Amino acid sequence: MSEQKQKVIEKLINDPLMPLRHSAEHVLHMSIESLYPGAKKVMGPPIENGFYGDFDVEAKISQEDFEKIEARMQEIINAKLSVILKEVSAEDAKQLFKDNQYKMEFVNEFAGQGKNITVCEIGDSTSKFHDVDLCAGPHINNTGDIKAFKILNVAGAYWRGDEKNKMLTRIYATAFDSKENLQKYLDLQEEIKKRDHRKIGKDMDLFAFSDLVGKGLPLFTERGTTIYRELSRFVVDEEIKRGYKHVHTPNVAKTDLYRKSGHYPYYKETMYPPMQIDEDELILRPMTCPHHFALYMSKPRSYKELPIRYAELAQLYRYEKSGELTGLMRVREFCLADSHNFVRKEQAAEEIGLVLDLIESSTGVLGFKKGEDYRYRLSLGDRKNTTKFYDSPSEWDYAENVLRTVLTQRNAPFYEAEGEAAFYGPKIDIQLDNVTGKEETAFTVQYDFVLPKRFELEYVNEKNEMDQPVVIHRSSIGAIERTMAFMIEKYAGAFPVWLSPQQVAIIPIGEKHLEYAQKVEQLFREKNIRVSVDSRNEPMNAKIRNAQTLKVPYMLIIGDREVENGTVSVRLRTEENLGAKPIAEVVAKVSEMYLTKSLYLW
RNA sequence: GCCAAAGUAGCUCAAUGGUAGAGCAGCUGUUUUGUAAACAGCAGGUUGUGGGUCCGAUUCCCACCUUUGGCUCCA
Repeated sequence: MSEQKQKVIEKLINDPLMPLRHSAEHVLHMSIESLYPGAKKVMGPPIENGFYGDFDVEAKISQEDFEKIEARMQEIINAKLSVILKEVSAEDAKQLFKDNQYKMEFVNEFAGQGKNITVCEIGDSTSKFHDVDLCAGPHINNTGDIKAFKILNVAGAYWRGDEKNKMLTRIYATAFDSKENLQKYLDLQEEIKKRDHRKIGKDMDLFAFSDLVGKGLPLFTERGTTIYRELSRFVVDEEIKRGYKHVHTPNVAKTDLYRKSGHYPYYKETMYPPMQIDEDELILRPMTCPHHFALYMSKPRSYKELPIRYAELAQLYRYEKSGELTGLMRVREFCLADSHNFVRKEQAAEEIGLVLDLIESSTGVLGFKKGEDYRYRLSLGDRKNTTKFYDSPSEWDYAENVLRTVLTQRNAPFYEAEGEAAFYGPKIDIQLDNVTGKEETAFTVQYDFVLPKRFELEYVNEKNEMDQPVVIHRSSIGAIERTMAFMIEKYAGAFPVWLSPQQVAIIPIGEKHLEYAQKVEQLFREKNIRVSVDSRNEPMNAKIRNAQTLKVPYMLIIGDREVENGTVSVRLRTEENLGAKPIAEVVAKVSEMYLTKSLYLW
């Protein structure tokens, strides 16, 4: 079992509401079985913030049915049925669940492993509702203790999580020890929805989608493009400072390139289909690696040149399944801050350390904290799965050990995930939580010992012999689109000054202050600060409200007093009123906050 | 792709088997404003698209498209 899964389980075990939710899940399936004859309960664990139940049921269950399902659950709760956990023999279990192939599968599995089989009994044969189910507990003692619950949604889920298996009906719900706590949870969910980058993206006019253009293909407005540009500039400058060579390679290439790299058979399904141009078959590139290899191979290389770090803001095209697209988080065309670092094998560990330095420093600038906002995941191969992973156990052992050692020596907390590696080598993934608490891979560092072989990458070593480099594939701030999504949700649209689409709003109180306002605007423009004068015929309060809604960090109010004294009155989006200040001081302050990428306003 | 749902003006939402209404945004006037919404008028929609049922469909039915929540996937 992976450390991550263990952590999730620990968290659940320590959750005092877990037994309550577990019992509520049994009440849910009792309700389904009594309302839908022939329905078979499959399984259903408590999860963070609630629980779900999987059912094999003929009828379509939809939101309209929630009311009657909840009503039946309430009946079972009101009946105040006892919940008793007991051990049974494998034979008894087989007899109990003989009509349910799913439970039988579990029973046979447990029996085969020599595990004890426990069941829980809710109610008894004399009560109106009675159920015995395969279950390891824990439970509350009486269904009457379920004080508040709510069905949240219904979804499909494959039996045993396999696409090839039958799709079951999964019902998500939650339960609490009081109505107040349930309501608190539901209110919190509403709050979270307000931070959703898709909602903020629309409200703040950052990006849009168009049916005419196609799904998963975001269109960035001027305001959104500003954030995009600042992030791009930042990463390019930061990388060049650290010895990266920024290059540019084409967005299309011959399919043969990906056949050579070995990507093609693995990822054919998620590439755009090929197009025929004259004699050549081309595809939109789904990754940059082979392009950078081709550049590396364009001339002979010496050991003196290494490490060579080819970086690119690379436009990539991946045919993600339609159901997987989500705002800017998962798109079909995106820009990856990509790099391939060609190093001697003995330089690999140091190079990975440098990459992690870059990542930690960049994420710090963005305002993400290690351990809090993101975690390291060491993604390992699987020696047994030679179809997915390149077959060379000793090289896997070596590479995985390099990554593990680097993390350990840095005292960087990490967890290991088996089978999450790339086909060509293990990787360190930087895992970020999105607004709903779901973990996503934001950035990644990969150790590649396979593709150099495929491309016969070489360099001349100090003994004048040919040697093969190792390639570190890495992304510093990931895909710009995804990073933007994370930033939007982290700051709920109130971006740090350097990323704010509009940094300064100048608000003249009346028409007669307009000329002065424009002079002030000019002073900010000279410092490349994104500023605009709200010259609309609106009352001051309306202008403030407008700037406040757009989360403009600085609002500068100009009336008679300011014109007279050569000042501006500074209001921050935090609603702090700093009063009148000399123009030069404000320009200098905003400029400083911008250039230092400060996370503060003043 | 699969399961479930949603789609009405730029945005947030209302209404109806007899071809739709409000607030905000927009435009035009009036007003010239001191730290989160001045007033008035105007304009704005083949109710996602295409079929079907009906005297009549935005409303009922079907298909498709897009979006949302899951599943699977994520180089």
